[in-house]
Order: sequence, then C-alpha cells, then structure tokens
Amino acid sequence: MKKRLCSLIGNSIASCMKGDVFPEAPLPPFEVEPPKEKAHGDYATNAAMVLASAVRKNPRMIAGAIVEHLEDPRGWIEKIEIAGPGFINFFMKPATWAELLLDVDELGERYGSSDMGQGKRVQVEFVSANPTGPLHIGHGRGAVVGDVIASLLSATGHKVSREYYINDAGNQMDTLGRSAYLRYRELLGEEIVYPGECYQGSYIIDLAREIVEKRGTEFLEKDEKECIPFFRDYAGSSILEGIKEDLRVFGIVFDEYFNESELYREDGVRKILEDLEQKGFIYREGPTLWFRTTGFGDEKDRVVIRENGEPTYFAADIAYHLNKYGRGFDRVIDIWGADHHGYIPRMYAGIQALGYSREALEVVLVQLVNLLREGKPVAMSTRSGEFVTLREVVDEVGKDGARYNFLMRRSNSHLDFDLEIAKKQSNENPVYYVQYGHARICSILRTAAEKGFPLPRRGEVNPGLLVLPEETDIIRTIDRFPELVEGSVKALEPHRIPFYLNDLAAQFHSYYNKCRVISEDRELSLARLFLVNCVGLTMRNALGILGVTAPEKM
RNA sequence: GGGCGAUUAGCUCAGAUGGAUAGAGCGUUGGCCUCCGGAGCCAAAGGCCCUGGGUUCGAAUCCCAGAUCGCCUACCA
Repeated sequence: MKKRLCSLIGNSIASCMKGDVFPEAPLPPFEVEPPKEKAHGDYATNAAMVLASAVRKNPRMIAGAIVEHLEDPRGWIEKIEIAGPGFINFFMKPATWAELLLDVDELGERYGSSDMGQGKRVQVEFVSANPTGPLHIGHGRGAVVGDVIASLLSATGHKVSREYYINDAGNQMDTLGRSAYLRYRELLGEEIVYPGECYQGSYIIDLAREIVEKRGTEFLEKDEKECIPFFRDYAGSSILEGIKEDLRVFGIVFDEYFNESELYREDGVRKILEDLEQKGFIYREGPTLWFRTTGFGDEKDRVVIRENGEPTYFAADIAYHLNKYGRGFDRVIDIWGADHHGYIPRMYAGIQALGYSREALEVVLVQLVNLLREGKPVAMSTRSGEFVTLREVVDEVGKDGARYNFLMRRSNSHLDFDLEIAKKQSNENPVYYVQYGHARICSILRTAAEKGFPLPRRGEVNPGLLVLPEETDIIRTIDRFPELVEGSVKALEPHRIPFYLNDLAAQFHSYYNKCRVISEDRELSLARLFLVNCVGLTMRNALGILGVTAPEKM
C-alpha cells in the first residue's frame, strides 16, 4: 500500500514542477508513514515540509498543490487532508485495504519474502564456542540471534552461509587433553592434585570414564606427553559432537564448521603476517611482532606473535577473515558476545590493513544473559564448572520457548531469562500468546470446514465486505509485514519480529472476541475466513523466520 | 584513568533513517462466553523519557557536558 501511495505522491510532485507551480528541485527523501493518531488517516507524508526549503514556499501551500495535482486513477483514496505544519493525511477506502489480501493469499508462504538481497552472498558466523565444554545459556542467545539473522537474510533474497569457527589450535585444547588425562588417572585410583587451570566440569570426568571403559589402563604405562594428543582429540571431538547435537535440538544447523588449524596449513598465518609487515602494518620488537592497529583508530597496538614465538588469536582472526573474503562473500557478519566488544577496533584495523573497507565487516554484539528462576539469579560460574547448559534449558522449557525468549530483546541490551516464566503455559509467557492465536485460527478454519465453509479461494471471496475498522486495522498490520522484515534485516534486529507478532496476535484475539467469523451470512463468513487465514499465514511465516513452530492445536 | 553500552510506567522492555496527544507485556483493580478454543477479551490506575545545555518549524530520538549502572581495558583463550 505504501509503495502505491509513494508513487502517486511522486507523480503529483513531478507534475507540479512541470506545471510551474513550484520550481524544479531535486526531490529530497520524504516519508510516507502511518501516523500514530488514527484521526490523521492511514498514511501521512511530510513531503511538503521537506520540499519547503528547497522550493522556498510555504509548506501548506506546497501541500495544497500536491493534493490538487494528485491523480488517483484506481480510486484508492477516500479523502485527503492537509494538517498541522504541512502534513498531508491520506484516508484510504476500506475496500482498497481489503483487496491487498488477495496478493497476500496468492503469495502464501512467500508472503514477507523479497528479493532485496539480489542473491548477494552473506556469511554469518556465530556461536564459535571452543569445544572445551558444553554450550551454556549465554551461547544460546548468540546462537538464536545469529540463526534468525541468517533466516532473515535468506528470506530477503540473500544467499546465506551459517558458519561456526572452531578454535582447535590453541593451547586450551592441550589443557583440555590434560584435564581428561588427569581425570583418567584419578579414576584408575591415583591420587591426583587437580590443577585450577584445568577444566573443572564434571563432563571431563564422564569423558575420562568413557576412555577407561574403551581403552582400559593402557595409558597408565605411557608418558604424559605421549598421551595428551589422544585425550585432547578424543575429548575435543566428543565435546564438539555434543555441541552439534545440542544445537540441532535447538533448531540450529550450520552449513560450515571451520577449523582454526586450517589457517596454519602451509604456514598460512605467517605468510599473511609477512605480507602485512612488508606493507608496514607490522613491526618487530625483539621476537615480538606488533600490529600497528593504532593507525586505524585502535587505542593501542596489538601483539600478533608473542615473545615465545606463538601467534595470538588476533593473528589467527586476521587470517580467518581474509579467508572469508577469499571465499567470495559479499557481506561478512560476525555475531559476538558483548564481552568481546573491545576486539572490534582491532578487527576493523586488521581488515583495513588487508585492503578491505571497514564496512566489509559487520559485527553484531549480543549482551549477556541473566538466568533467573522465579526472579532470583541462578548461580553460575564457568571457573568452577557450575553453569547451566543450553541443553538443560532447552530440555526444561522447550525449543520454542527458549528461542522466543532469547529474541524478545534487542541484542544490544541485557536479557533476563526466567526459567519459570519461559516454562509457564500461560499469558505470562509471550510465545504462547502468539502460538495460541495461530492454533485458534486453525481451529476456526476446521470448524468452518465442518459447517460447510471451505476456505475460499481468490475469486470466491468479496473482500469489499471487510469494512469494519477492526478488519481494516488487521489488514494494515498484515500489510506492513514485508516492510518489517526488510527493516529488521537492514538493522540486523531480529527482535522486531516478536514484537510484530505480538501486535498481530493481539489484534486478532481482540477481533475474535468482538466479531463472529462464521455466521448465517455466507458471503461475509467467507470474506472473514479469508481474512483470518491471511492472519494465520502471516503468523506462520513470521514464526518460521524465528524458527518457532506454529501449532495447529495446542 | 581510557573505551563501549545502557538509563522510558511498580517490574521487564519496545519506540529504524528526528514528526502531531508516549507504547507493550507482566503486576494491581474491576468487568466479559448457553457462542468459531477463556492459554482469550474489555476497562481503569500508573510517566520531569536520568540531569543541564545546544542544533530547528519540531527532540525520548541528533550534538556537548555531567550523574548512575554494567562491560572491556592480557605477549588469556
């Protein structure tokens, strides 16, 4: 609808300029938005006001001219008013709104999708937790945000790859191996002083027990150094498999798992550093190599090769991002925990030194999660290994509840996740409100079919009968869904979708309580069934983007 | 000390590129099916949008300063 109006207004302004009503001027961007106040019509534009300074005329006079020259060949508009400092308010005919449903119905599950991205290739990297322990609740939020951003991108015509980066090269993997090794010996009766820097979680003991069962005591006779690689690889791959399984249960499947160790093949990292050194971005200080990130606005330079000769994670990250661009992505999006925000400037510096623009990397920060139970914080400490795993949460509250709750806040703000509320099957839990609406719609359609009202098709329905204000309101909400998806993608803000769903569900529930869909009036019943089906369809599409199910019964 | 983010109803939070009288959920209070699903609906109460300046036709939104809170500030991973 908005697009239709924009073109009418644009044409009118053009004919005003040609007709010398006001001088030719470059058309500044103007808004056509639904005003908050209903008395101001379905849409309002500030076109006259933004034109005022350009053509040096009074905004109200310009508005008058625009209205006078506006042509409406299809008769969409009921009336137009000029208000306030120069707003033009448009009142559409109810039937104009209702006709939009025909398009919605025809698009079906494609409604809300677009080709905005024009097939651009986008990589979204998220989670990327080290395989040294199971995913915990904090990873869950980043996982869903990344997954839904990826879904939004693919709904808008991007070609998306979901990638998980595995830090499998650092010495924390050796620590993992050593942890399992020590627990192994402990299980076999040795007195062990378990070091604080080793992983504390009980899952290490479980892994050690598995190894005891499979391999017996064979490692007791060998030297620790000989044993570590086995324990490291066994624990690492076993934990990674667990992570993949937890993600799958959570509804997340990656296209690509990228191993950090690949970057080191054929001395890849070192070659990149040499190249950067030649270009003057890197300098030496004894055995240490420093990256001059301050040249790109970072607050201090960063080490890439440590005094002991080992590269830092930053060095690997530079190589990794170069690798990403080398794979031909048009856009690269990283989802990071907010505790990494200090890395942003140096990462920007890194890619700029590599010759890419700052815009080539988009970083979405996801704030940490406060896990609560009945309003009280759940104690968590990674050090002691006492954390609540993602799997536990998903098992307790369900995939839908967990995903929806993670998505209800802007990524950038802290999130309280209350286990008891997320588990409640009541109005306190927002996901049920929406799902219930969808189930209710399905129920109406079932009942209607039983009573001899099959879902009408295009051509069998007269949308002109949908003239109640409540009906037009719902159609308005349905109509803005595609813009909402686009806006959500542009801003990389998935939380807008749950808010939208809540609005849509509220309008539907209210309508349901006020008006009967199925009545004696066959024509009207068919029209309303058609409307209600469009609501359900929009809900399904929106929930689909969120990876939350749209149940037909609850 | 420096950097980043936050600050909007009792609580948790929305308010995209500045727009007309500030929004939702929860909680509180009071109502609503002989009926297509009451996991729902309706109504009421509840606000110095942290403070002070500035920018302009117009500011919760943009700029500057300050206050409070959180996070970051490793040759850790």
